[in-house]
Amino acid sequence: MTSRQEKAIETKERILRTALDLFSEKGFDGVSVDEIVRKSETSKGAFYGHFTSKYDIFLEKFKEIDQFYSDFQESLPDSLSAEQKIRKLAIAQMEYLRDEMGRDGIRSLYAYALTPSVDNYLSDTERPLYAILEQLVADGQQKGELTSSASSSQLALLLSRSMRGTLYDWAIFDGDFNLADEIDGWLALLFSGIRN
Amino acid sequence: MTSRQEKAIETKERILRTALDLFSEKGFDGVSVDEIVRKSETSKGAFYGHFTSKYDIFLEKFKEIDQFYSDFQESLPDSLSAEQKIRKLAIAQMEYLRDEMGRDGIRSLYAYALTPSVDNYLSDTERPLYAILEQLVADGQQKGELTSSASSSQLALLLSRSMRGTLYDWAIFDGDFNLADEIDGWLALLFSGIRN
DNA sequence: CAATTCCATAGACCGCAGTCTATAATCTAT
DNA sequence: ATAGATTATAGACTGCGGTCTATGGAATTG
Repeated sequence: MTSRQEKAIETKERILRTALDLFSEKGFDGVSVDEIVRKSETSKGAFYGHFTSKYDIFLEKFKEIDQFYSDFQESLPDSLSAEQKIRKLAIAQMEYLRDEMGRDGIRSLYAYALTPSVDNYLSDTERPLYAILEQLVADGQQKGELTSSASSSQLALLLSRSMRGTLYDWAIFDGDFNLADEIDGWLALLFSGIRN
Repeated sequence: MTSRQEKAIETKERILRTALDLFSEKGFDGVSVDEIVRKSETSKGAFYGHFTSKYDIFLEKFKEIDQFYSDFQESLPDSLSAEQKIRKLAIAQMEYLRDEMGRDGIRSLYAYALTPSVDNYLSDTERPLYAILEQLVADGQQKGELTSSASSSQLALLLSRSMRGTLYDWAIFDGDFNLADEIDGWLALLFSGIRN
């Protein structure tokens, strides 16, 4: 590690810290890259040398949620049914996102994911969330609790899409919208079906 | 109607036509407002005098889909069950959007809907789509075909969110993704439930 | 230690969506 | 018919995310 490399890392970290501070203070859209480099006493050159975009820096924080998923999954008692586990996970996820990211954060992330030709985080099926959901589903199918009319990966995708759909709606609907209640009501219907 | 008003309307229509032509030629993101005003021989002033944003002009086209929904609903034979009607509507919608708007169009619309403080089309529960879905659901509940554990408006929201979720995923997933198959598979599971 | 290469950074610059101001053409009132 | 009000439009301007180029100091080489 040469002194130049050390300095570069320090620069990168200063930019990251400054940016995240500003984001949580003024929201993602309320902060410009110019402001970040001014406050961190660096430059556009430094910024784009270390990060590929303003959103990229935002993702850094977002990836913390993967740790949350893993921790949460491990905390689930074995005694619960697959359905209970899935519903608890979904509710915990919603509460986490609401509290840690806020509506603005979700809005920004979901808008960014729509940028063409971007390796986006949401559609990455390698995310821990997918693996966890698929595991829970597979266990449930194994025990005969869940339908086998679709594969575990299909059902995991269905569940993750349910979560995305709910979060997307949360972002676009202005009125009252309780994320946790919403996903719980959704899953209740999804598990039992809406046919009579 | 004074001659000034007539000219203004003509300007508005020239801008609209030029913009939609360019959008369908190069995609929404591939066209700048400067290009639209250059090609329509108008100006930024004229553009923003008639439309509130570049996206606004895009919505004009999008609202055609509401006519499609109404026409489609009327074409549904009474003999079908509520479930069959809903599934047919969903499939027709997906095919329409795929063919008429394309992935880029959906992507742009869904990104725009995430813009803060914008009266957005997607979250407008006055849209014909909601009314149609709610009617279909209410009929189904009346006839005992659908669950009554949720209100018709809740179920209509559930269905519309299912469609949004599927379209959103279509926009963010690059790989093969057959919209019509996807929504059909989704609804099959949603109707019967995923619990065993 | 001197010469050369390398590369992190500074900041000018670009194209974009959207705003602001000035103006000329038209409309209204007398 | 003329003076004054109105308004659709032209286009300069702003702030944004992101790119490009130049440079100075550190790393490497002999």
